Amino acid sequence: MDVEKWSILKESFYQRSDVEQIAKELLGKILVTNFDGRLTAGRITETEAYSGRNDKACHANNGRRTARTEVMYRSGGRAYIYLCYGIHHLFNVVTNQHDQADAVLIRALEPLVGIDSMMDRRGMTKMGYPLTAGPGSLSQALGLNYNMTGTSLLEDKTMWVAEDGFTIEKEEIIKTTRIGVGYAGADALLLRRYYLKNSPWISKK
DNA sequence: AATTAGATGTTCT
DNA sequence: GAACATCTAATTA
Repeated sequence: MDVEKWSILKESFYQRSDVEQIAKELLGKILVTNFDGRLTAGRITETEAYSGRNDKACHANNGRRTARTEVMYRSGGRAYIYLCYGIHHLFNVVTNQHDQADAVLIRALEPLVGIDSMMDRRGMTKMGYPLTAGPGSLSQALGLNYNMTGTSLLEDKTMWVAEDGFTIEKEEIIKTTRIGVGYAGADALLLRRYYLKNSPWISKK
């Protein structure tokens, strides 16, 4: 892995208005974190798109503003990390322009760099898919915590997304329903989850 | 192999 | 006080 050759994604990537397109394009990109001297990175294999408009599954649906969702209204290129079920820290990328509350949840990735650190953080002694397959798992492996919500992804300091020229064919992308959003009624049926067909590093069985 | 249940704590009603 | 963008271990079959 030649970390030096990766290039960080810029504002122009995040601040577009089509969150479904961005979620799709994030597949194959690399999520990198660097906390207290431990560099960890993984290739994104599964994402979900959440839109601030007409999507009941989104925390910021139709202008819903709370202390928690405020980050989603900021301009694209920041992290939205929140605590789920009191245990898991779920990592999202905020997209779109200021006041357009869209985000992409990163659900799974294939570990590339710092696997020993990831296993250490997860308390695992044996390598296996549970390391980073699933939104709560990958956040723990990369050391992401909900108190880091709002952090900019536009500087390569603590957390960012990079690309290395790896490409994904259209046929490799499965598009289906999102996980755990039954409370959203009809919007639970929207096809806004994307994952790589041939990757074992995905959240479902 | 498949399903269930417990853990855990912030957020919002 | 209920709900919650989950994970794991234990239980059932």
